[in-house]
Amino acid sequence: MGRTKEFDPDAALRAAMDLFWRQGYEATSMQDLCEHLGLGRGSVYGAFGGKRELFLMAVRRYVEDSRESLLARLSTSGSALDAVRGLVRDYAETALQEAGRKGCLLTNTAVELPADEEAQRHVESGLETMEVLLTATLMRAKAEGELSEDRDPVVLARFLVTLLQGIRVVGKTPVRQRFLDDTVDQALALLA
Amino acid sequence: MGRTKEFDPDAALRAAMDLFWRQGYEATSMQDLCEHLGLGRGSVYGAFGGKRELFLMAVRRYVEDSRESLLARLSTSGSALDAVRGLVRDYAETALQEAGRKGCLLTNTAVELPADEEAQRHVESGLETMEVLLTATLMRAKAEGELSEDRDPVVLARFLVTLLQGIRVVGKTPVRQRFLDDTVDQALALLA
DNA sequence: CTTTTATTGGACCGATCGTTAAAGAATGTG
DNA sequence: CACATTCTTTAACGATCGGTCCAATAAAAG
Repeated sequence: MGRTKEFDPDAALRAAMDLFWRQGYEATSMQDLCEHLGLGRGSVYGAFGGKRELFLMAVRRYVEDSRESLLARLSTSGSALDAVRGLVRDYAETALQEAGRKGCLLTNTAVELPADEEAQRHVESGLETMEVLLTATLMRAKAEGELSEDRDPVVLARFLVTLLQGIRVVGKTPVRQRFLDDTVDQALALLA
Repeated sequence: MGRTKEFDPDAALRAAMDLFWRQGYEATSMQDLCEHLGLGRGSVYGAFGGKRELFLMAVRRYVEDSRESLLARLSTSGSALDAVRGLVRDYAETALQEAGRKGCLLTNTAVELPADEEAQRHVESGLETMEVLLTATLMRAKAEGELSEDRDPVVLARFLVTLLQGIRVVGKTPVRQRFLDDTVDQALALLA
């Protein structure tokens, strides 16, 4: 019953995610969002509730997307340790390109909205996902003898998550070109 | 000639720095600032120009303050490597306390205003300062035989700056308690 | 068909944004 | 003293903020 939606809520959410990702929460207005989604205000409020609700849904969607892409990247048939190495390198490489300015939506949210408990729960969920997937991959590396017996995959995974956050920050600054290659070199030294 | 200022511009700038640090740029209004500084709007605009100008001055001040405090911390008479280790530990420890929510003004600015070239120049200046001071200290450690000959102080310094940015990000999230100790452990393993 | 329900686009709301203007108060100069 | 200059205070500006309301529209239900 009732009139059918003329837009794809899923695509709209992804577009909103992109805009929040690029501009941040405070710097993105409902007018920005409506124009970028190609929707009237009524449609946006009707489908998503309001700015904050839309933002939270966008972050949640980001966490889910990230989990999928990370899972795919780490589930290689080859060397587990190489997969982790590749991930670190890709983070730095992405940061060096134009996408570096966007950074990571989790990083951005952690920094911009530290007092928003709901937003931080989503950030927590995203970082934990990274921790879990990295830990599993490092355990696989250890089982295959790529990582020495005395290394703790959990400790290493948490370290890597923190470092990746740093890479996303530095990737937004003018020092990125100078810093990130060296950062990756040192990090890879820890993955041997 | 003319009426004398009734407030200390230096103290006011520091108060503004605190507020921007805690709340971010967009989330801090001129009204917030006026109340927090105990000044009328006219005084603030007369002394600092406007919101953006005040913010940029605050960031510059932060860079200067950081340089002084970092220099003092690394200029120990004892072990150079211990000084660096203590710095990393202190970063994590600070992040675990209430101050962790504020994070680092450079980190916050890098993330929130990546498109503001002037702000990013100040961030660049701050990160370069960290790089230089850390490099010098690591060179001292190398000269004193605390660091093996094949280690590059510059590479290591840049890695540490990136990692410290990551610590400031993670320190703003609910995972801080679980992640930061392990992060520090791994980082210290690289300083041996 | 009519009725009901839901979506749409845009006018509109009060609140707040950063900024400016102007009048009064305090200081230095002649 | 008068005068020029600077700072303080406050009212007010236009613009924009997030959010609401509503008439028009479209589709499902009877």
